[in-house]
Amino acid sequence: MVSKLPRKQRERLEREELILEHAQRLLGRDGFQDFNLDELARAVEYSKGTLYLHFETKEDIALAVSTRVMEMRANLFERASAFNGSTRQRAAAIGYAARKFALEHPDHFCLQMMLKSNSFWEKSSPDRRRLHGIQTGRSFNFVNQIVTDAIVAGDLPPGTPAHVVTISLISTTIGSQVAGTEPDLQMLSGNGELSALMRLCQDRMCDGWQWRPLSTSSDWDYAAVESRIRAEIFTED
Amino acid sequence: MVSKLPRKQRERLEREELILEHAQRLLGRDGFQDFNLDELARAVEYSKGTLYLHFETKEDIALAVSTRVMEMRANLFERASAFNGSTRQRAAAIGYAARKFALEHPDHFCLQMMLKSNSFWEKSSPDRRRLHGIQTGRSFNFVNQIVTDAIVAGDLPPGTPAHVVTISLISTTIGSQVAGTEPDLQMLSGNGELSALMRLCQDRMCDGWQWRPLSTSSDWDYAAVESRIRAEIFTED
DNA sequence: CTTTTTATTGACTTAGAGTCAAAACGAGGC
DNA sequence: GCCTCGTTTTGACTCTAAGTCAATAAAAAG
Repeated sequence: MVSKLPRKQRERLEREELILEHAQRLLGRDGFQDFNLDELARAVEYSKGTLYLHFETKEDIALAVSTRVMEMRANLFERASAFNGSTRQRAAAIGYAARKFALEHPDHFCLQMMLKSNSFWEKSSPDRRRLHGIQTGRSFNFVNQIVTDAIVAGDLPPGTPAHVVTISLISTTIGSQVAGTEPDLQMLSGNGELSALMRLCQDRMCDGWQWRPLSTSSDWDYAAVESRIRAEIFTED
Repeated sequence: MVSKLPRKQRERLEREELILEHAQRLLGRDGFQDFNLDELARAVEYSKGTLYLHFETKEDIALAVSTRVMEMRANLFERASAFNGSTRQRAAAIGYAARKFALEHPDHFCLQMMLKSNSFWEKSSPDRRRLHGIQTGRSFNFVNQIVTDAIVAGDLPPGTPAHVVTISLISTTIGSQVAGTEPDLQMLSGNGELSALMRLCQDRMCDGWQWRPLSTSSDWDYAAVESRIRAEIFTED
C-alpha cells in the first residue's frame, strides 16, 4: 500500500480515510438518522463543503463506510480461508471469522439493510455501489471456494450445487447475526451468546448439506479446531 | 372484531387504521428516509397535526406499520400451524407461510432493521414497542410449539433444545429473505427465485437438526405436501 | 512580486419534522 | 333557532440539518 501516487492524490486519499474513520464512529454511535454532517465536518476539522468534494450525499458516505466495513469482513474471511485443514475445518475457520466480525460490528447489517431501501440506493454514486459489490463478492468467493473444494474432495455429496450452499451459509450467518442482536428475539430465545447462536446455525446448516465430518460425529472436535484457528490465524487480535 | 366501543373511540381506531394503511403504502414506495408526513396527511385527508394526535414521531408511525406487518406474518404462521400432518410437515407449512410473506413484503426486514438502530428505538413510544414485541413473540411461539411437539414425538433427537432450534429456523428464514433480495448477492449466486432459496435454507436447517423425515429421504414428498398446504390452508389467496 | 489556477470555506437556500394558538365543530341549554 | 362552553382539528410557524455556491484563501506559474 506504499503508494507512488503524486502527493496531491495521496493526500486526498488520506483525507477520505480520515473522513470515513470518523463517519464510521459517528454512524455507530448515532445511527444514520441522527448522523449529521456538521458534526462530522467539525470532527475531521474540514468544512462541510469539503466533505461534498469527496461524497455526493450523506447516503454516499454511509455506503462508503459500509464498504469499508465489508472490506474488513472480507479480509477476515481471506485470512480464515488460508487455514490448513479439512474442508469442513476451513468452513469452521470462516465461521469463526464471521462471528469475530459480528462481535466487533453487531449492527453492521442494520446499516447494510438501510442501504438497500428504495430511496437510498439511487442517492449513492454508481461508482461507490460498484466498490460495495466488489467487497460483497470477495466474501462470497472465499466461502464459495471452500464449498467447491469440498465438493471436489467428496466431503459434500456429488452434484451438490456450490453456489446454493454458499448462499445458504451466508444467509444463515447474516440471519443469526441479525436475529441474535434483536432485543425481542433475544428475550424469547433466552439471552444466549450471539457467537454461540451463530456457530450453531453455521454447523447445522453444514450438517444439513451433509458436509463431512458432521458436527455430531466423533471425528469432529470443535474445541480443538477452534483453538488451532485462534492460534494459527487470528493470533495477535 | 365487531367492537362495542363507544362511537368516538371506534372512529379513532378506524382513523388510525386508515393512517397506517397509507403509511405502509408510502413507506413501501419511498423508504423511511423519503417518507414524508405532509404527503401522508394529504393522502389520508387529515392535517399533520392530527397525525401527531395518534403518533409521537415519524419513527413511531414506522414502528406501528412494522407491527401491523408483523401481525400479518404471525397470522399467516397461525394458519399454517393448524396444518394437519407430521411435525416436519407442519414445519414445512410454516416455511411456506414465511415464503408467502417474503414475496408479499420483500423489504419488510429493511424497515425492521432500521427500527433497531440506536437512535430509532428511543424515539418511538414504549407502548408501541411493547406491541411490536408481542407480534414478534406470536411468530416465535407458533414455530416453537411445532419444534416442541417434534421433540415430544421423537421426530427430533431427544434432548434437542427447542428454543435454539426455533431461533435457528427464524434466523435462516430472515437471513435468506434478506440475502435473496440483496442485489449484489443475487447476482453472485445466479438470480434464483427468492422462494426457492428460502425453502432450501429451511429444509437444510431442519435436516441439520435431524428433524425426521429428512428432506433427502424417500418418505418426504415435498410437492405433495405443498399442494396440500395450498389447498387446505392458503386456499383463497 | 504579480497573475492565474485550484482548493476550501461557511453563509445561504430549502425541505420537512414537529408545535401550538387559533379556528371549526358539536353537545347541551334556553 | 342560536348562544355557550368544551373538545377536536388545523395549518402557519419554528427549527434543524442536507446540500449549494459565490467569495476567499492557498498554491502554482510566470
